[in-house]
Amino acid sequence: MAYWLFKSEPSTWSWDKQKAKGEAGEQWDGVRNYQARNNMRAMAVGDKGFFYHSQEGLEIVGIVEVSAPAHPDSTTDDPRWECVDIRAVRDVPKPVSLNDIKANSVLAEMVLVKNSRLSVQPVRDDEWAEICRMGGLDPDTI
DNA sequence: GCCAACGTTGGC
DNA sequence: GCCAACGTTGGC
Repeated sequence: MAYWLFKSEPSTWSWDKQKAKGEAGEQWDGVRNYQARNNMRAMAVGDKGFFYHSQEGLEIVGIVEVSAPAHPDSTTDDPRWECVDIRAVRDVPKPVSLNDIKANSVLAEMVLVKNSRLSVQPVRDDEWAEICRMGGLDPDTI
């Protein structure tokens, strides 16, 4: 299984809104960046991801799961843009802030630190486990 | 609100 | 194919 990070401004699409979609989930639409799209194309159903609040909050607040593979983005007629569906799995008990991430040497190579503008990012296994622990979750039970 | 970093566009 | 100009993102 692969791990990812989804970034969203809470004023546009918040963790609360994502959770309100429940098991059905929602398409991660609006991505107009090739790298981010390619990351979504590489996803498999069941892959897990972090849900990060940019602009406000600046912290990882939730765990999501890919519920549908990449498909055309219904918010545009442009065939270049695709997206996956994701659903909320659980809250992160202790949200992990960008400051916490930057302060942890294990996470120094994270895309979130190296290329903060990429909205859909891959997360390495060791990074995933470290952030789960920081957030009060056991990586083996997620 | 500012500005650095990055991606995209378009003229040549 | 290069690169300047421009637009957008996101941390501060």
